[in-house]
Amino acid sequence: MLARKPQTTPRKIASQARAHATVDALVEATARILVRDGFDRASTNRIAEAAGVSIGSLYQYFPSKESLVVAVIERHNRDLMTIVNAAFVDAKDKPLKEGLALLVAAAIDGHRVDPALHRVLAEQTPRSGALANVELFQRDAYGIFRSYLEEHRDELHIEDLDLAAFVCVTSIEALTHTAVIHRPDILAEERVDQLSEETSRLIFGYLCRLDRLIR
Amino acid sequence: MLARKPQTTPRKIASQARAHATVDALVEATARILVRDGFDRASTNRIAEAAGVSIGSLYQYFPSKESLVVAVIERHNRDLMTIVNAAFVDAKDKPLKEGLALLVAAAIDGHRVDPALHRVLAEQTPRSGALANVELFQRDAYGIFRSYLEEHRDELHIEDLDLAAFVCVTSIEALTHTAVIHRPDILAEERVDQLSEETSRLIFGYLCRLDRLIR
DNA sequence: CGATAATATGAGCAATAACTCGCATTGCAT
DNA sequence: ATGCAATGCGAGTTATTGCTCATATTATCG
Repeated sequence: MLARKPQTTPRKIASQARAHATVDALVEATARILVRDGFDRASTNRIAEAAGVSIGSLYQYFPSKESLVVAVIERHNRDLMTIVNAAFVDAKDKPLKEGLALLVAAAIDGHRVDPALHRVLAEQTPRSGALANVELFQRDAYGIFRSYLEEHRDELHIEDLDLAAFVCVTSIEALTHTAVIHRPDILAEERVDQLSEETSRLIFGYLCRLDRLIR
Repeated sequence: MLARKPQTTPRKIASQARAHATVDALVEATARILVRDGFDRASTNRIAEAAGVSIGSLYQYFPSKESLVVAVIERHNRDLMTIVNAAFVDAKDKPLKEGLALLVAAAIDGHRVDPALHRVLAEQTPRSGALANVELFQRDAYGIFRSYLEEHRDELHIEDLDLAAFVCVTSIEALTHTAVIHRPDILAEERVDQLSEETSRLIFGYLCRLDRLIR
């Protein structure tokens, strides 16, 4: 446990290539150990050992265990958002229905990049202290999706764009996230397309307000 | 930390009223301390103190800190499912659209019973060890919803009932959960109905396959 | 009342793990 | 080459905390 609150704020900025390699090795090792041993058993000593780095060096670049985990989450988030952002670019030209299918597919792909790590980060990493405001899904996904909706405004009949973005992004994320974490069967090769199809339909129907067509 | 793996399995069963009171006080205190101090700072000693019970008594009924938290989660789950189950009963007679609205409203109500506790359990309670398989939303919600869908089978055009239940329950839970945790603004008195309305529409459109009406 | 079982107590043990610090090594610039 | 800064090292410190156990109190029953 904590000896006392860390008084110094180490985290030197690496200026030499050697130091950069050390930092990378530490982040990489943290991810590996988190997956292998779980959050509780992932001690800083063990992480340092796995990185082939001394515990002293670890604390030169990372002021706390939390900060290491933050780095891992940020990297994981970056990977996910790279895929999602690319999908937004692809979706831009396409008609709504097709575009949505691309976005849903990207969400699924993104969550499948490193499911084991995703699970540990989601289930075992307590959001307290430095991690309190770190989310597994970037906040800006809502904003980006909102912009996407704005581009299709004429096709749609939406009053509250923010709320619509909230509903869509939250649903898509939850469906892919929950499938990855709790329902691997749904993600089996033969069935992924079904999930993808259903999710797209869910969102498409909602956005087009197809309920206008009936009374 | 663990001295060694708890070798005995305490958890005597309380036979006298006095002991029952002790057990209740401990569960209640655990919830209070979790909310007040967070999971990490919720030590067994502190919980015992808050319950007005000695640490020794605590370990007579709960073999570990984890088991205390499990008890809190189970109680929280029970409260939530009581509300949801009641809604299923109410929804039985009503037409689909109305029934869905009731279920969504119940999900929101359920998540608002003790939002602070819900947040701690969701964000800070690591799912490892005894907590590995404890979910915040009962697994059987999927089954119950599936039965509900079966009753409305003739109105609907669904091939895979299981998948449909997964999509609906996961979406409803995520929307209410995320709103409670991250978007208190959406749950403001004037706006809850809007969320409720949008969520119902999302699910209703999906279930009725309103996309059949267009090509 | 007296005996036995149930319940309650809390000081202290044991283990762990986050973090420090003095010193060694390596790289860079002049 | 030489000096200085950057980087690396790891044994040890220290606070925390989950948990035990010997003992004391209270309830139940014949």
